[in-house]
Amino acid sequence: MTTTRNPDQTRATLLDAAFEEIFEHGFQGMRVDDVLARAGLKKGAFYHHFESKQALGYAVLNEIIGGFIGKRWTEGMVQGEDPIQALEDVIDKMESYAKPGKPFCGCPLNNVAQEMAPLDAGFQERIEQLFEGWIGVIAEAFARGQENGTIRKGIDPHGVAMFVVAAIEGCVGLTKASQDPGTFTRCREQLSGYLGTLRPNP
Amino acid sequence: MTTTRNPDQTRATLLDAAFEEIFEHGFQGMRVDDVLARAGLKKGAFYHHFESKQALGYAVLNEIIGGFIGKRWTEGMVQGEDPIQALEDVIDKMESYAKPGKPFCGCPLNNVAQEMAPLDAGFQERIEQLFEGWIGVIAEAFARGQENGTIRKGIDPHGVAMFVVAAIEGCVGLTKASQDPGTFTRCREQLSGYLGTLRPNP
DNA sequence: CCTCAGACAGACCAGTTGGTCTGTAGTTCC
DNA sequence: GGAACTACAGACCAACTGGTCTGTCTGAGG
Repeated sequence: MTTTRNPDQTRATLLDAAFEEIFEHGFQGMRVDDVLARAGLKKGAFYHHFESKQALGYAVLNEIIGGFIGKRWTEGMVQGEDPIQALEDVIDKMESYAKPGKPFCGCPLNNVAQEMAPLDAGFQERIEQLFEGWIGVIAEAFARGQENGTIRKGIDPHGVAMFVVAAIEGCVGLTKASQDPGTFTRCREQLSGYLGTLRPNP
Repeated sequence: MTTTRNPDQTRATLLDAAFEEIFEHGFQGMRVDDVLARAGLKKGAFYHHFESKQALGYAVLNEIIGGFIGKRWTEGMVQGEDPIQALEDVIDKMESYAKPGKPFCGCPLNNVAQEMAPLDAGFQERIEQLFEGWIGVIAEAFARGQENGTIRKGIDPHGVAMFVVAAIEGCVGLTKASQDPGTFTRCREQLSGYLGTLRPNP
């Protein structure tokens, strides 16, 4: 057989290529032609699967980025009894986001958020949902921690979860700004210190 | 006698217009024509004062953004004896960054940082310096606080200052993502809680 | 006054970009 | 096995974008 057709695979290839281009250059900086070149496809394929560049952006946000966040954080935060340990474990994995030899591009979700949230209501809506979901699973873990005694009773789980997400994104963002992995290590040390203050008083 | 010429003023007008456009659309999203329209000037003026779009971006970063950070934070952090109170005061002023009726665009420095740091070494270099300066004045304030008893001895001033900047940018970033000023209020509450942990143990 | 360099206006250009359109080869269904 | 539909290839286009260039007016210095 010649090259067997596989529309689902083609669409997935386009999404993956688009994700990488958006991750590196931002949504506005992403060029349709570059996505096509990376995917090894042509305009025909692109506009067969996606209505527009904007539609592709939405799809990347929903399917790739949303899927990743959902998988890593939703699964990660239900591990074990101790929410702080679960957080630390998931954050551990973030250290490997940097691709050797390439500039550190930060967090895909936050990148799109900071670029597009004020510019495009469609992006903003989905971004907000993704953050809320992310914060939600952490908040729930904190609430469970308050039950099993790993987290101090006095804190507001959702408020603290929001701040934790903000702090994580801040640390990643500073690392991206400095382009130095050491920045993340140093920031993360302080973040761990803060997380320690969430434990019950001895 | 007619419209008196004033090259310095013209340049400043261009910088201000460019700052606004970059603030709203990002550097890549900023269009030279839009800057000109906002400034009420033409191509001739632009390329007389600036070599390129990139050169304008550098100038905005150095002069407008760097100038603002330097003024607000360097001056703010030497006020009074208590660094935490000084921080709270400067953060208070940030609540007014939102322009009524317009989408909330976050922090100009962080916007450019997240967009351009991995893409352009010239931007990255200056961004890093601005962050380091910002972190520096906070770290120095913490160190003074350790002397005068307002800050706990055990902390690493520079490490904590870095985390504080990260946390602030994280809170602003989440607010931008949600496009809801209430997000900043809630995040900021937790940030204040964290800052409280930096005080000496009673 | 009279240069002459500086400070712009504004027409113009070449390359880029998102998007369209026609053609054609697989696929499926009967 | 032949419609009919799907999944692309790839040429093409109009709009946009950063940047250039020439001309003109201003104002400072001689």
